[in-house]
Amino acid sequence: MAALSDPAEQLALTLTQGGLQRMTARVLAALLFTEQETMTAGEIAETLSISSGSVSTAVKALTTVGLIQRVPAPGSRREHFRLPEGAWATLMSGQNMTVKAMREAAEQGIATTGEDSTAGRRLAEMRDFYDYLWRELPVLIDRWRSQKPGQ
Amino acid sequence: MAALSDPAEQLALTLTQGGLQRMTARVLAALLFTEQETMTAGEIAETLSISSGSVSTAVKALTTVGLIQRVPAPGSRREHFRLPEGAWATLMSGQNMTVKAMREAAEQGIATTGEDSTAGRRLAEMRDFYDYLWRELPVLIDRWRSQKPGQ
DNA sequence: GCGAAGCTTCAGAGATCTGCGAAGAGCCGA
DNA sequence: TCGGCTCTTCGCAGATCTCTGAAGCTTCGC
Repeated sequence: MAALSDPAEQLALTLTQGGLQRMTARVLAALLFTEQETMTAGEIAETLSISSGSVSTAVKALTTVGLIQRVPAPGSRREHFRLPEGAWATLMSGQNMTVKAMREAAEQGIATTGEDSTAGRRLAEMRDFYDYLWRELPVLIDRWRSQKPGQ
Repeated sequence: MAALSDPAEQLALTLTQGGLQRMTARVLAALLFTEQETMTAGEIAETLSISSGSVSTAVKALTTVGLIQRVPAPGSRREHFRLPEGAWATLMSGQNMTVKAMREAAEQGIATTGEDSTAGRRLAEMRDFYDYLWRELPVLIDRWRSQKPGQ
């Protein structure tokens, strides 16, 4: 299989800045740019010139966050992978966990300082903001999901 | 100045998971949890038991993303810092740059593959999603900003 | 049941990053 | 103009992370 094109590596780099590990990002990019429906672990390893161990690790990470799916491979022992529909929305939902953590960290702080101190008011603003996001982001994503099929 | 409380360090840790460097996160946490209106670089260094060099670096990073402000210090030569109002909304706006980068990475890919290939369709979904976010996130943040004073 | 193909796990070498401390620059009052 | 107080920059040592290659495990066909 051919090496990855330049735009693919570029996209992998961007994904890295978005928080993904380097190899994880490259595997994702490979699956985005392939003209096949699915890829096997071996194909990914060859495309990116990386060890099968690295592929295994990356695939594991991507699977747990729902960015790729294992596809049952009839007639072959190898595992096939592909990006599921709506993978990006899934990724975004996952990042919502970070928002929740921020909200709770602020809450914790308030529990210590009290809400009527200087620090307490500062923390309250933080909590309110992330609380807002925590409520509104899922709405935003749902709206995307529901308007997509209608296009 | 007293060492940082446990919840503060906890919050710093959460911020780290959100993408900030360790020292940067700790400095931010210190400014969140202090009962003073502002802190000087020296106070921050002492509170966190870190070198003034580290403070300088962290402060620089936080300032460029708009998470803290330099405050003119009348009667003192030292620099004072504080969290501005709406810092969190600012931070979120900055993360929107990542969204834009994702959108553009996808666009680039499509330019290479063409929109009518298997990969092209996959990339188009990605582009559409991040395009949606790119349009909607600012709206979300503006809504927060405008409803805040009304509370 | 056996052999082979492929996946996973793990230890270690190499690369990368981080924070410190010291040296240097800027600024203010005297 | 000079002296001192801060802030900033930078090289380096220590710590951390990453990817590989090899060994072990599972699964499947024969």
